[in-house]
Amino acid sequence: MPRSGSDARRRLQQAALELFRERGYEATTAAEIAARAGVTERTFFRHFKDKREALFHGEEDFRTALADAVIAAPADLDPLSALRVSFGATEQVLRDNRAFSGPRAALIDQTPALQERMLTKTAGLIDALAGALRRRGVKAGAATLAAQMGMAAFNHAVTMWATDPDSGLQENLARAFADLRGLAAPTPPRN
Amino acid sequence: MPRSGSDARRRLQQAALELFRERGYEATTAAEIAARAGVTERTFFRHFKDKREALFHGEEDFRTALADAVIAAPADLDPLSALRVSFGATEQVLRDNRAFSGPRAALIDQTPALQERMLTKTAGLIDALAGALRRRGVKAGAATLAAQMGMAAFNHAVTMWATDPDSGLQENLARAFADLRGLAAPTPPRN
DNA sequence: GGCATTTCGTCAGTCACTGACGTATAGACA
DNA sequence: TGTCTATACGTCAGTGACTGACGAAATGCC
Repeated sequence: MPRSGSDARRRLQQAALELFRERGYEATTAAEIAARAGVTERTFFRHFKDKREALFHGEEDFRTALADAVIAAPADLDPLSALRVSFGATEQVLRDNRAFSGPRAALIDQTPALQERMLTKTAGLIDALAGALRRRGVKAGAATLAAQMGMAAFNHAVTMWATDPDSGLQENLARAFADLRGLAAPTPPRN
Repeated sequence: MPRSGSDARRRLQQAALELFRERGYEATTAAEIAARAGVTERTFFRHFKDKREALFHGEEDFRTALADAVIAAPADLDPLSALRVSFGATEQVLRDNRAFSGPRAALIDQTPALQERMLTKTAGLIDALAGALRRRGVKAGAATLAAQMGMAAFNHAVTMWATDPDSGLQENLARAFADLRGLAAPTPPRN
């Protein structure tokens, strides 16, 4: 097979992150990103479906890896526990990407258009998790519900983790799922 | 105050929904919507921040109404129960809007760009619910977590409701929150 | 009947994104 | 080593979303 192509993509991603941070997302054009990466605007849109996607790439890998982990989790685990151990298995990946995902997260926080895209990526992840749970025999409705609950707990855990970077993901996941279970079984354990 | 203006907006919303259903979202231009509504493209963008917003308007009312209901809920209710009764109070509004929101939902289902916007609207709703819970004394982290859980249960309830339109929202909410509590307190009630 | 406020039309412009077509490069195969 | 082919890339032209500036028309108040 010819021409690598994938290193042009990497240059484009790098250039996009830099320019977005320097001038802001709205103020930088796709042509500028392409120029810094040494290619044409047309090439930019051949690699990324739209301007936002330059910052969201490789998330599919994370999604499928997570879904596979859920499918491979011990069969005797209840849905939320299966999700929890799968989230826990991603700690190393998350740690390795901190240098890239840190600045990226800060950028997304102050850019509505990027937040919107982030939400659809998260929704896709939830879908994949729900599908994986269904493969474990969980009924459709319960699978979607559990996937959403798990993602909420995961986000909660990552938020607490960011507050105290010296801690581990595992302990924050434990706390997050405990919080979730505490909320679900409050004043009267049974109605 | 001069010129009504708000009826032009209504005509634009109606025209947008019609054209999107006739030709699809991507295939209809903002100029076409404006033409059917008897105004100019420029006027369209004065009423709506972008093309998608023509279908998402009035959601802010729903959001503040829901947040107010959460704040006004009995003080002795735990967070999830407060959310549940607030959701239950919206049944009449949802029923009244069925004629409009039904076709709209079908349209959104087959239009990725509209799904994306829907997700940000839902995220805004979750934020508002979390804020309302904080006013009830719930700590920040638990409030966002509970709001996400509540929204997941609400979506679950509405899905079941759509499956069986003759049923009531209340019973589906009861079932949805029961499902949620069941998932959160599964095999071992305590870790 | 003036006057202020708000909506709307017109015009011109930027930028995200796409299709068509031609070119260059890297590997497969003779 | 010289074709052959698949793939990445450049160029060009075009559509459509969205915005700023300016002027005109409509509405309510005095």
